[in-house]
Amino acid sequence: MTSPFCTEDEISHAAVTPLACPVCQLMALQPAVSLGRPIRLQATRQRLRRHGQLFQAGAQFGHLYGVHAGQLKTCTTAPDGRQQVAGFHLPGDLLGLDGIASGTHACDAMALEDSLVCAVPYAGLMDLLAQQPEMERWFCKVMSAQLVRDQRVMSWLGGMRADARLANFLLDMLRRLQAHGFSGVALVLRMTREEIGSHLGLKLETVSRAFSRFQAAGLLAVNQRDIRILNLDGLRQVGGQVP
Amino acid sequence: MTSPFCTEDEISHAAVTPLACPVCQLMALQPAVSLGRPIRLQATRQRLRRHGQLFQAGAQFGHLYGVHAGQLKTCTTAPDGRQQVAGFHLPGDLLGLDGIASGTHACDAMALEDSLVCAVPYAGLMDLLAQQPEMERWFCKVMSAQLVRDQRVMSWLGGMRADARLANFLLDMLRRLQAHGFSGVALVLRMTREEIGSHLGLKLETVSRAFSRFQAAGLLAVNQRDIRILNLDGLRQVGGQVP
DNA sequence: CGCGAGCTTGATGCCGATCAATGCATGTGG
DNA sequence: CCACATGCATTGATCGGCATCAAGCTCGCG
Repeated sequence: MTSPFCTEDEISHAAVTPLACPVCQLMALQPAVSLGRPIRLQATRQRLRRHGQLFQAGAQFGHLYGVHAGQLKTCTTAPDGRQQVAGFHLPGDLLGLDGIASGTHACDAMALEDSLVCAVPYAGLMDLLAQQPEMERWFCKVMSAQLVRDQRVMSWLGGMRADARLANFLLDMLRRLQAHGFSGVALVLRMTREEIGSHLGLKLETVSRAFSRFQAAGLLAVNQRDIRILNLDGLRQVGGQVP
Repeated sequence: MTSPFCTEDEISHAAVTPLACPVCQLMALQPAVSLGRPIRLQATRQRLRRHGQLFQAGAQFGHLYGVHAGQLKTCTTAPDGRQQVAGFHLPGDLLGLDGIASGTHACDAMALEDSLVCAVPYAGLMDLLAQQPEMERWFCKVMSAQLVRDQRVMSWLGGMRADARLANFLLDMLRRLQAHGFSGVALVLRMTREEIGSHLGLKLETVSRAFSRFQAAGLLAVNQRDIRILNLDGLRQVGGQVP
């Protein structure tokens, strides 16, 4: 069931579900489907320490990365040097898709905590997709899902105030974590207030104040990076507030 | 050279370059590459009047659309009903990619002016891609390029003030139009101030004031929707301003 | 012509940025 | 073990940019 390339040792994590990594899923499915001339994906797993860099903007693109365990962030760098967190990536996410367009990575990827990723060569993946219509469809869906996710974030940035942005961010994280077997009422943020703020177009002080307001309103119990949801409907209501 | 499905009549447009529509490019390339068993794409062209709707959020996804002539916008609708312009689409752009993920369109698409689009069935396209590695790579690049574009817009919304957002928006439009043979120093906006504002996370009054400031600074000559660039470097400078 | 959609400009207020100080947890070396 | 440094979070005071409300203005069109 599990792939020989991605074992679950080395990194201890609260709940690493089997095949959380999309690369592993891909490779597990592969022998079952490829009946003609099987292509072996030369995937390798890679260990990352906290703050370790997976790839860098401008570097040559050659691999996609599946998050097996841990969490990462991707950061875009504007021409003037300002950095911004483009997204956070949980187990099961596929990283590096933005490098396909130009052949060089368009953002930096850095681990928020000790993490385990699976690297799959893009050329080999393309060859495999060409042979496997099922996987071709799967891959296009993954890219499309990323587009939809980005549109959601754009709607936060474009039309919501601080509290609503943070509420939606938390609800989004909850949903994604829950999809991988984590609790639906508690979460441990692996990123700083500053990183959250950078992602949401806010300053860290504003994020902190929003957390305090949520706690005062009885929506959350906040203890540093440990968050417990006390009033989910209330949080949803804040997330849907119009100016 | 040109495809039988997408002729250039019906819509008169300043400069419709041959094969501006990606669907047409696709179909023109097809016979040259597909030597084994050719798959014929059942593409159809579709005429859209100003404010005509191409597809609607929630509607079943089945086709991708290449913009042959004219301009369109896509709008996301938040759960609370607020609408936001997700993007503007020029000749040569491919629309509907966000529907692949879930099988239903994630946004509305509406024509800003009389337009001509080419609809290609997604299932047929997938079949074709499976046979044509070149086209598979091309399609993945198109999706990735859209991801990179969205990341750029996110960086505008998250980290820039009104003037910088508008400057970057104009520079982006110029670049895209120039890539299709239009002038690099003048452009005619097909969208209202309100639509620009919605896309940039600003109110229409703020967009209007920014235009006025640009004109006062000698960067632009603004006449309603006719924009002429007077100082490109100055505009770039505004686009890179830090708070 | 008169209507209306879209654009411009002004006055005012609020939200979030900014500057600044403090608190709190972790880690490190004496 | 303590003293100290460091990174991160919280809270307060103040300021500025953009939203908001409101009033004309322009232009296209029936």
